[in-house]
Amino acid sequence: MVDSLAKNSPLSTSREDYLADIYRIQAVGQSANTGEVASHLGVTPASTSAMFKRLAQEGLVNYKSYSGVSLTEEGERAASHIIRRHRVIERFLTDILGIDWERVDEFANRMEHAMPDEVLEGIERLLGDPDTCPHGYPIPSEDGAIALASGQPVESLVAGEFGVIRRVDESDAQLLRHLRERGLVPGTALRVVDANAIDGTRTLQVGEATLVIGQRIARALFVERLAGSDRQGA
Amino acid sequence: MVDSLAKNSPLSTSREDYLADIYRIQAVGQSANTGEVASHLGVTPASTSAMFKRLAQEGLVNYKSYSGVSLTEEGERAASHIIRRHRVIERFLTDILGIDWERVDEFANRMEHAMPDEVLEGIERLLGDPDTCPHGYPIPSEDGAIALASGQPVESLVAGEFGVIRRVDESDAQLLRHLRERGLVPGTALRVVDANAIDGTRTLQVGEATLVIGQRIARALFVERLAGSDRQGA
DNA sequence: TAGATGAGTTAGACACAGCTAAATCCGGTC
DNA sequence: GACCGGATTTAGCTGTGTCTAACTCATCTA
Repeated sequence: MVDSLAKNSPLSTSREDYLADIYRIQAVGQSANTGEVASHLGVTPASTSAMFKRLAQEGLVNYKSYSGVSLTEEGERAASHIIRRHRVIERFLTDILGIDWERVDEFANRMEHAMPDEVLEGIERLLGDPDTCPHGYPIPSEDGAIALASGQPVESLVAGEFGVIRRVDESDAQLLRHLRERGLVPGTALRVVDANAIDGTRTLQVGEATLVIGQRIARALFVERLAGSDRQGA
Repeated sequence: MVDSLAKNSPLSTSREDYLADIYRIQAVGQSANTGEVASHLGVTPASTSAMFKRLAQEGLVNYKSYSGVSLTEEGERAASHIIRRHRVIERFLTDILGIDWERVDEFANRMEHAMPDEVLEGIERLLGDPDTCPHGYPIPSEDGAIALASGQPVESLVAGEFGVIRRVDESDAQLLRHLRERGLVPGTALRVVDANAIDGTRTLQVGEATLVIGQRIARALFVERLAGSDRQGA
């Protein structure tokens, strides 16, 4: 409220980082508390607490001591703008420059704060207004509207079911590399050949190949389930 | 010297701005003194003086009180890297995104600090390793080598001479816009039809069009003089 | 219900990079 | 050789965002 008059002044890089992280946490239904945000951003809880207070004072988050924060309408607008920049940049880096998808998050984190709107618009035009980032997460539109993150974890499929990968967990570069090397990327169709109830491994048919994945990956791959289930092998 | 061990840590945004400005000043043979740098960067002389001291302490410039600075070898390496980023980004913005050339300097100033090397390389590949920025200034190679800024001012041509624009002064967006709107961009051929000794105006033949320019523009357009002079009109 | 525990906050400090105001230096003039 | 004016430097301060260390709160357990 204090400087609602100075609303047009750009947010600091730090503020943008905090808001984007709070947005992402909220998007998966978690509570944006001090420790969570601090560990994502690689700062101490003390710093996070201080920033929460600043953001609250500026009307960007609702903050009650010891209870975490939630984005205000204004905060959400700002955050979705940053997420949008981030995801469009990721697309640009993979689709136009051919950079591996496990590296683009880091690069986008550096570039997203310095990208003028006009440049972002140019890049979007170049890309043909993409709907998602390379990992399958939806890109908010300019007015902040955003599609639901699509898909359900492969973990929830039973043997015989078909699915198409729509999204993968993007929080770990190692994991992303692993998935890419195995062709487990959005758009890929797969069939769950077998789900081992004992150790949680699953056997997938992906094109010609058969692969066995553990629980970690089964939770990181989000698929759209396809109608035709096929139980003849069970 | 102090932290020559920490050489790999990235330079701060501010340091990059100062180094790049010193580089540009040196490139035109001027002396990089406090006032000059301060006015280019929009900071006070006091701030500049403080930064000169820091840069000197880090071995990036030679600094003697009251005598301005010059880049050390290490400082020049860092500066040319930034200039390179700046000019490649400008090319990208004009050639790929179609942004007007009078706006790209400002955008590149914001983006140049946040551009990872891998991304820059990707962009260069996309552009086909351009030699110059959109305004005609040479892009340093990765090892810091840089071509001479080409061309001589139209002011130095006499009536009847032919030239091809190779470079234009890029320091003023208004001027750049003006030049663009008249087609006075690198690659354009022109002939000096007349040079008025009294008021310094010149009449140019550019394609089908004839235009009259004043001294300001005659000094901002750098051309490569072409052999065949044509005095039949004089 | 009273601790214990761990998460969250406050207090106090630091680095960075800017500012203003005051002092100082340098080069040119008389 | 003294002096003047403008450029430069110094001194001291501010705001941002971080840190560590110490304290406080909320909650879970006994």
